[in-house]
Amino acid sequence: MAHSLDKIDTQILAILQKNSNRTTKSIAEELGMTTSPVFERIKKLEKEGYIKKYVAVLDNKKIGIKLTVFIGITLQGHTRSYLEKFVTEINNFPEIVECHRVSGNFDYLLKLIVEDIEAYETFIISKLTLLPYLGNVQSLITLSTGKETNEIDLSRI
Amino acid sequence: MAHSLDKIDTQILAILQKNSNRTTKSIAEELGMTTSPVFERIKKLEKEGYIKKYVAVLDNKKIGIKLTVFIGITLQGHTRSYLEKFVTEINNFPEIVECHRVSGNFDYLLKLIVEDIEAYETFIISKLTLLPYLGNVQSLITLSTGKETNEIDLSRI
DNA sequence: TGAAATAAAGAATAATATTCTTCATATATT
DNA sequence: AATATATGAAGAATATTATTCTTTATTTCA
Repeated sequence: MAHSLDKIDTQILAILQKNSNRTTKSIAEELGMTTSPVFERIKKLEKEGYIKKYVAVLDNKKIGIKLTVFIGITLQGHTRSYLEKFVTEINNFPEIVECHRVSGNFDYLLKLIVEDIEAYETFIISKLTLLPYLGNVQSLITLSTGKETNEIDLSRI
Repeated sequence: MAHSLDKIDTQILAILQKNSNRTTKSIAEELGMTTSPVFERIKKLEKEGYIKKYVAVLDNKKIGIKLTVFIGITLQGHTRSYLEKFVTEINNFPEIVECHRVSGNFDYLLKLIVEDIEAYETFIISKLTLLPYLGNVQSLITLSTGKETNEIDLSRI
């Protein structure tokens, strides 16, 4: 059967989701262990899929990608094939970084990141509105972002 | 003055935001260079803040954090101190992974990640609704997620 | 044209990851 | 209870990789 995570595992995950450049030695010291068991645990967490990947987090604004927009969308047709087609199309747009099917006032909530308002308008006109079965579309333009992280709270697992 | 990014820099960033565990050697080979200039460029990108950090991306569901909720919020008071206080409070909740001030039908859009619906209800009752000046609150419960990434499109920079 | 700065290469070194063997502890089985 | 089996950690040895340093070519600018 599958093993659940023990305290040490969640501590390692908590450390690595904050900073994956930590050496096994420094993690081991923090946990009062030697490097080999820490190393083996990390490899296990990777192999079993608890850790999906390691990535560099970029400063979007500094790079010139300054605008984040959330877009709530309803579709006119709700058959399975419509939904699948829509999701497939959406996932192919590099501007879209998130696509969630939701319950509530919309069918989908998208998160989009682009250079500026012009690029956003271009996306809407030349990509989004060309999708079939599109119903209501409501945009929330981000003015400022107070918090934006991937870190999940492992303290009570 | 500040340097802008050349083609090689953006290629390096594109590689590292996909997989930050790549060795400088493998990146250098892909770009047809040797390790030292690649290494120096990476250090420069880190030092100048284009790369903010390196993190492990975890599989939330596997760890037992299965529910993502987006919450649109309006506040009753719009003075500067209200907003700042609200943002500060929100940022201290570990369940909240994103907090954006937006224009449109809401003042703020929050992204929340918790174990399950019960944990969500607990959050609403014991944390969110205790905040002062809270106006309208609308939740979008995520049913499924088609795409969820941090990768920004560097192809046309 | 010449001097200074920039970027790359290649070699040398230091640090770290990774593997392997051994030991201790816990768990299960009879 | 006694023995076998599995699990996890330690420590040393090795392989890889990161990092530094020196040299050279190329570009930039006065």
